[in-house]
Amino acid sequence: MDQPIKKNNFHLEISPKEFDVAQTLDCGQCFRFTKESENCFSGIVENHFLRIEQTKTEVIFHNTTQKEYETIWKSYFDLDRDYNNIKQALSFDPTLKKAIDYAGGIRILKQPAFEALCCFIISQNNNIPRIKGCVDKLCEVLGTPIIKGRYSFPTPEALSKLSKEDLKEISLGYRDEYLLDCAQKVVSGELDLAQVATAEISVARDLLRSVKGIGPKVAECVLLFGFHRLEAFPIDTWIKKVITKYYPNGFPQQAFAYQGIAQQYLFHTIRTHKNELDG
DNA sequence: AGCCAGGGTCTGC
DNA sequence: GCAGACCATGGC
Repeated sequence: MDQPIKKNNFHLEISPKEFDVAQTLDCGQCFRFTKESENCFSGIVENHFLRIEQTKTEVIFHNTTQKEYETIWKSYFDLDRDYNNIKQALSFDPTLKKAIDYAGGIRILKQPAFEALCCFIISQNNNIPRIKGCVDKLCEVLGTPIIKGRYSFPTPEALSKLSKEDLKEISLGYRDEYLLDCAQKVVSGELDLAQVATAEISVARDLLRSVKGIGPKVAECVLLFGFHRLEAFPIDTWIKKVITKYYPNGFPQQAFAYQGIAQQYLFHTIRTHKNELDG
């Protein structure tokens, strides 16, 4: 491992209302970032390490050039999209408005597709702290070291070569065979991620669900967080509760194009602040 | 200690 | 098409 070259920090002037780093990285859409302190997180994306810090007026990308910000992080954090318009459009609904007031700093990340695919296979019937633990271990055992103690996410090839017994040390439970099926189908080309990326969404859904262990919910998460399909709408146990309580007649159609973002605002709000949506 | 977690598969009607 | 058993593991 080469000694990393010390660079300047890149400062982005932005309010936490528009981009809340803690909410974005700790809302269950991504399992690759660690909270270092109240306003500082660090993590790996592809083969890049990032330490990111928030103040009242700016977000600081540590040891990052402007060019790296422009080519890597701007896209990853979806910072070239105008969320104000989207939030305004979603505010017609009183429950959504409350979720936006509470969690409106969340941005939907553009995560690497294969990573999102694997992470959300692991996520099924599992809780977020343990998912993180499993993903960490997976990277440590099979990934490539990026900086001290931090590893890239394994390639499909690396994963596909394992046996169920090899995966035992990761403690995935019954999900180990699902992960292997996924990696093997990606390597063989039976599941073509480039095709998922461009296919019409119902086709993309069916392609993903050809993997054992990917059902309706996981497919929606992969589409939303790994392929940035903002109309994907994952329904987990928390969102089920939200729908039962606040949307007994169904989720409003007006939200359709951005219902994935709406879903994430609701998910984070109900999970971390149970009564916030009550009126 | 026991319920629950960003669920899915398989079986039996 | 749909309900119910079952699936590993560990957080809380």
